[in-house]
Amino acid sequence: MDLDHDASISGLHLVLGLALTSKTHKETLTPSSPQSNKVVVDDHFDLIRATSKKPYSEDGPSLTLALSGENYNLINQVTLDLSTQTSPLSTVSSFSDGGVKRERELSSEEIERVSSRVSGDEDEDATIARKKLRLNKNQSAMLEENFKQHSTLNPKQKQALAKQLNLRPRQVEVWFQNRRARTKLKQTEMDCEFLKKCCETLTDENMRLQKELQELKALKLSQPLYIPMSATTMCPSCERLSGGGSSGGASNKRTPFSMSMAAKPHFYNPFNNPSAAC
DNA sequence: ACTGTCAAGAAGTGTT
DNA sequence: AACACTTCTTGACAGT
Repeated sequence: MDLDHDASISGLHLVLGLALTSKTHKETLTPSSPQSNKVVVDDHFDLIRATSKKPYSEDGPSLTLALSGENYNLINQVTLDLSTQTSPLSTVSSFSDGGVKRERELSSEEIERVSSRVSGDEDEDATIARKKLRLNKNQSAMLEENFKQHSTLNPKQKQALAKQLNLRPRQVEVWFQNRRARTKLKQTEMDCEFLKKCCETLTDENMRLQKELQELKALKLSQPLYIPMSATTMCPSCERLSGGGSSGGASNKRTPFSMSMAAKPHFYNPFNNPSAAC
């Protein structure tokens, strides 16, 4: 279902297309009439907001234009001259925020998306790209400061902060959500690095112990210990009898338990030993 | 100047 | 409501 809105508000000629069910994002633009080939949108964000999905349009199709940009800190004027399709990037939007000037250009795709709403033709069920607001330095700094104090906000704090920063409470909420996620991600990355180092240390330790074992085996072959043939010892770990009748070869299973206990290994646990690599 | 790539971050959606 | 996951926008940068 497509809706076309023609509006004329105190001299401003607004021609707004609202496609509710268009399927494709990229739609070719064909101005419906020569009289309506110019679109002047005040507060472009509100336009996008009004045409996008939840949470901005809970009650179905609605289109509200706030000429003063009441809910946003940005007052935008986007002029789309639909008769000059040769220069899609020529659209300029100017932002003002208490002296902090910001600029951005609309991509050709964005223009097409908006324009497709204007033309009102083509497919249905398209979801208009959300317009992403870039927080200015002041807002970011303020949010960061608040995050340091408490990483979560109660509704009152959220409202107050939103009002203070001229943002919607939802934006503040999302910012804190993303900020918490980034903190967690950073922590996870640090943990990962830590575990990597531990793994490396353990690998090295393992190699060292293997080498040591080989050396001890070689030593044992050259200088066999005297073990009385009558003595049988139960190995606590492999539960094998050693010493009784078996000749001491190079096999691990035949290694006399007394020997392995004689060469007392020193186990290294990187989790308990912060002095090494970790 | 243009284009492709990438990281950061804003926002949407579904789950707990 | 918070979170995890995802999508999408944006700006910076490198290569041409």
